[in-house]
Amino acid sequence: MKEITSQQQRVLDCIQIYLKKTGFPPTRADICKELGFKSPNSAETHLRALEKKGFISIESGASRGISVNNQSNSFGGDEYPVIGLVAAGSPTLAEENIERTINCPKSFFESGFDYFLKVRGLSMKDAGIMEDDLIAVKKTTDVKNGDIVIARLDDEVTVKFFNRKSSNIVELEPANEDFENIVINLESEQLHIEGKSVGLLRRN
Amino acid sequence: MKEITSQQQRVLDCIQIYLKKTGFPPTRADICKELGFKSPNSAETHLRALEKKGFISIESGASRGISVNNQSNSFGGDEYPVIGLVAAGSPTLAEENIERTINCPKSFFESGFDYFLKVRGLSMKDAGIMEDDLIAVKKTTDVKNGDIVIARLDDEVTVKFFNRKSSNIVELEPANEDFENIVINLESEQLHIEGKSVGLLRRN
DNA sequence: TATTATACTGTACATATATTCAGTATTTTT
DNA sequence: AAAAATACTGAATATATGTACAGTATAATA
Repeated sequence: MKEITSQQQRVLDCIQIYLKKTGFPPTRADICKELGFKSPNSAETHLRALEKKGFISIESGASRGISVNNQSNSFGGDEYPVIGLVAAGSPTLAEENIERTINCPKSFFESGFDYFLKVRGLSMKDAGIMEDDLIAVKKTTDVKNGDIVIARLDDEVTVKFFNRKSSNIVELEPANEDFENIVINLESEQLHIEGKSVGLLRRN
Repeated sequence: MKEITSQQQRVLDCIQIYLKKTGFPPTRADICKELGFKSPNSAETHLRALEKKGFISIESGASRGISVNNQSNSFGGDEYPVIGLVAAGSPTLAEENIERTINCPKSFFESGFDYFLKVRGLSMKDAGIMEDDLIAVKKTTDVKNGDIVIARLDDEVTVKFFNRKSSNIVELEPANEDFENIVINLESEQLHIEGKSVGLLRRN
């Protein structure tokens, strides 16, 4: 795989974005439109260069006959944001909180999920949740006792076991004896359930 | 999503197989060729029916402008086998050992991997590896001290920390105080390194 | 210094392709 | 029993699209 030039990279990116958006590859004209070229031959020559260097394959004669040769294909699934568990503030999907995105199928975790939350601290270590692990979070307020929930108290976000003791007493239980239960009286304190954990991803 | 007929299913399958094989959708003529129709209108009417029922979208006027509307898309990545960690026997990729497969991109774990290993027992619990977790295993014998390795002693397969003490002494260390280190003298015992852990997947 | 690769515009054209229209026949739904 | 959906063949056509040809210009390589 030879070196790619910056313009060729733009064309390659354009193809991949187009593919993700529409489900099929662009025509020469589409590429021109996206990148501002005025002649279809501009796209053509870039495509031939990309083919020569092994980045794509072109089926001769076929319209939209472009296929991207990336083994490490990041397409076919969806991009899910990775959100850092900051000490204060809700794990919103605002751009400034998104560390990066991970591509994986929507159905990767059985019940579906909305984002990854990067874990800080070891308060859930006995549940096998370690620092820097990525928890797959499904946004929901429908949680049962024993669920691992992402909860917000004031502006503090934590990951804990959920345990409703009575109609207005909820306990958030860590999985680490060095930490203590958080008891919340719903009458006097506000508890926001951001979602619950439906899975975990760790990359060594 | 209305009910699909068997012929429509054949057409839908044809589109997906074609997409996986070539990287772009088929034309009406391609579908006819694959399924033995003699008129492009046969494909056309099936496509319109599939569109009406919500299985696909068709970009009007665009050649090959078909996109498949499956959320739980199993295409675009690769199928990786999930192998049960049986007490005896090597975790081979023989069919009888494959519990199921998981679709995810090749590059999902940074250095690439070869299969998932389903964990039995809690010998690595302090490393955040719990029962039924799926370890992403990269087949390699190139392991360093501190790596989590999949090792085989006789016919016993275990997951442990790797620690080479000297040129012919290797220790396999659990991450659970209830378990003890396994010390292996390479001169008298055989140790097979099947691979190492490059990640972990847990589904609640 | 000559050559090749890169990076375009602009025109032209054969053909690949979507799509419509005209039929036929069977099955399902109303 | 009528209407609609399914499941095709076959022909025709407008247009979407790949691709070749003719230029221009700059940067990298031999």
